[in-house]
Amino acid sequence: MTDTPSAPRLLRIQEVAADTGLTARTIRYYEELGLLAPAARSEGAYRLYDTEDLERLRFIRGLRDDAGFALADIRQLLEDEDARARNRERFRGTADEDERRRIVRDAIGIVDRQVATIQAKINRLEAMVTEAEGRRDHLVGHLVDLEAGREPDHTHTPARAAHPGTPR
Amino acid sequence: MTDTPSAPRLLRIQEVAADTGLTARTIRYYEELGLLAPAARSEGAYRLYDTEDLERLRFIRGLRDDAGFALADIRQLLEDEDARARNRERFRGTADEDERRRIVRDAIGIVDRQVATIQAKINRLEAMVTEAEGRRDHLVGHLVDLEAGREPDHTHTPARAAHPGTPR
DNA sequence: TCTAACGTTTACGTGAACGGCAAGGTTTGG
DNA sequence: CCAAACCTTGCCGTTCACGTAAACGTTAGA
Repeated sequence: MTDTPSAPRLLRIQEVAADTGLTARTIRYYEELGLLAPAARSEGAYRLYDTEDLERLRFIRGLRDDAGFALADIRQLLEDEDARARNRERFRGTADEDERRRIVRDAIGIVDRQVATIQAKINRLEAMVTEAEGRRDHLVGHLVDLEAGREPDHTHTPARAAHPGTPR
Repeated sequence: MTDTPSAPRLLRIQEVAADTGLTARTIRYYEELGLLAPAARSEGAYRLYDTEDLERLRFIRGLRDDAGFALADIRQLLEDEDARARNRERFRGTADEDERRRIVRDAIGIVDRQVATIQAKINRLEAMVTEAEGRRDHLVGHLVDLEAGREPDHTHTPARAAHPGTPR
């Protein structure tokens, strides 16, 4: 029995880059901004990442690409990396049940705030869709006028036809 | 009755800026990128905007701020400004009913594609929410373990609670 | 042990999206 | 007709989010 309890297999920066679709430079840059720190460093100062880091990087990428958040916003969303590291260590470092519960509850709160932020963005986008559909209706109204052979009624079509309910 | 059929009241760039929440510099920059062109120019080359331009600028701002699209993407979304100008002129310039119908139909197609693009972004964001809720469930699972006084089952919680639908 | 492949820090370069200023022309009220 | 306020076209500066190259140390395998 010479093996450690579990060998989490730490990855070096290029492997992480390949796995996440980011570049090594980008990952280092994110560290510089305080978005994440590698789980460990090798003897010779190589950055070493665990699977939790991988998840985090993928999450960051989603926030950047899909949600279009600025890195500064993402930093806010992820809360301070120091706090995360502290929590990790606190969790590993205590056997106190109450303390552990508190830490996990905090983590849940953070996730909830993340969801709320993304949800807010979804709401704004849905408002845009609604608006665009309004412009669509406007155009459809014009088309109906043309089909009827009437004059386009240049003075603003005032909320024309019924709206078949929210499509999609 | 000395008034022209309708006096659309054209605005100069600063008024437009105030109305849209953009700066004059930004509006000129957008024109430089081909996102929009003023409806007209004054005798002395002042840019003059109509209400359609206002709507367009507000839409651009929404795409930029709310959706987080890059201006290059927005340009794609709005189709080429030249095409828009051509259509405008074609519409004003023809009395042919068929032609007008075709133009309006094209415009509707463009709006539909805009909606589809935004909807795609909404879908990606909802996937992120689903994912975040997964992480939440994971944490809640830990919490339940702690509440039960058991060991956290360090070897990866294997898909704990019910999971509605296919993520990803 | 040696070296090819990979990593480190440091630093300058780049494209996107504007900000800001200069030098001059335009509009409009008095 | 004249000045204040607004506009024009350059053009250089700045921030963000990295790219890229230099000079050097580390790791793993033959």
